[in-house]
Amino acid sequence: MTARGRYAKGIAKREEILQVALDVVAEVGYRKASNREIAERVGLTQPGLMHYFSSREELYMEVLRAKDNRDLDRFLAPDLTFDGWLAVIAHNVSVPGLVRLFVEFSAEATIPGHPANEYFVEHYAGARRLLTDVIERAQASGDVGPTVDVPITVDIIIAVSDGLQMQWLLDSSVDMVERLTRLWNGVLLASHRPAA
Amino acid sequence: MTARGRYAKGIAKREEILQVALDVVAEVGYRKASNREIAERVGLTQPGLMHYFSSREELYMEVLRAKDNRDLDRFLAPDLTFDGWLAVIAHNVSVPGLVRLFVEFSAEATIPGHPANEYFVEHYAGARRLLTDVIERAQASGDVGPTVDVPITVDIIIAVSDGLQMQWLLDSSVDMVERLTRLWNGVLLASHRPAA
DNA sequence: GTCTATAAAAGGATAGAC
DNA sequence: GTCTATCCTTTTATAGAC
Repeated sequence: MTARGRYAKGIAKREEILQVALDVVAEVGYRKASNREIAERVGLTQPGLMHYFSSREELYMEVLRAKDNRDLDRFLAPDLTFDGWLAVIAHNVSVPGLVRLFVEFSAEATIPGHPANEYFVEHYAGARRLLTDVIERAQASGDVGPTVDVPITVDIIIAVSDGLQMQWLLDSSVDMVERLTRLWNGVLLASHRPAA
Repeated sequence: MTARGRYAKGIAKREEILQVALDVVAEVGYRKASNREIAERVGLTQPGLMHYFSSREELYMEVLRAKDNRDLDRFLAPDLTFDGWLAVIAHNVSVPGLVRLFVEFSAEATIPGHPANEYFVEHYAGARRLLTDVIERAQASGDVGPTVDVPITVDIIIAVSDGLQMQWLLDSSVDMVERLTRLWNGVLLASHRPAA
């Protein structure tokens, strides 16, 4: 069926665009990444690219949504523990374009009214829910004590994860997984040694 | 003396520009802040503005350098403890434009070759030195135990501080100082209860 | 120190043909 | 689904007058 053929081709092209957009971001950064450059690399003109995405921001949100889903499926759903979270961070080291995109795009999108503002608000809400589950399960199993303040701990873990990405982008020798592991060990430690 | 008058006027105008640039960033974000908008608000044309700063990035680096120096003088130099660091964070809540500028500008500047890349590398190096001093002094006074890994702890505190700014920009109800205090309490706790 | 004028480039988006 | 053509906007930066 040509209909199916066309459809499949469209899907494939879409995927190709998302991948190439990421390559460009890795090379020149999100701010300097232009639709024209991406279009040319996938053998399209800039208006040809716009056929797939209604706006620049829509394109990059799509890239990040795809990452969210992949990470959820590969690392988080099968193992709802802190190790799953660490696995995402460990994997991020192999996809610098995604890290760069997230850091730059999320920063600019903090301004109210930005096209991607809602996406990031929801992304963080999802991350909070996920880590809340992780800690509550760790409490249920006894690894983490009942005195640990879950929402606060969740915010701290997310903040460290984000902040380390910044440090890692500036200096790739920063070991994000190691530092996050230390933080988690601190949480575990506090659990078994109630404050005076 | 007209020479002194002119000079003083130039200095004052410079200061005014830095302040107005900050206002614009607070309103529309760093990415959307344009030299033209800033120029008009201070009663200059855009080329008139360029007389003071050789480039967009230079202007914003100047804004951040001024903040660095002010924070150092007001909060950090007089009290080289973690409370000084907390005082900076507490103060940041009253200058959202500066927080937004830092988060957006630093994110885009992580790309090698960016005009502000070196500035941020040095900024982070300075922050590390400062917090290293803070912790080592706390160790000397006995507040923090000798088993705490200083460089790692420093990186974690910086990461949390950065990450919380991100969360706070998206939702101003996030209490950065409270969460940082909890983190610090965890460090203190670990100090007095050696791992098994 | 500030302006006018202008460059020069790049950006995203749209209309309409094929 | 993709292109051509084009628009309109915006941006930073420079040259040279006053």
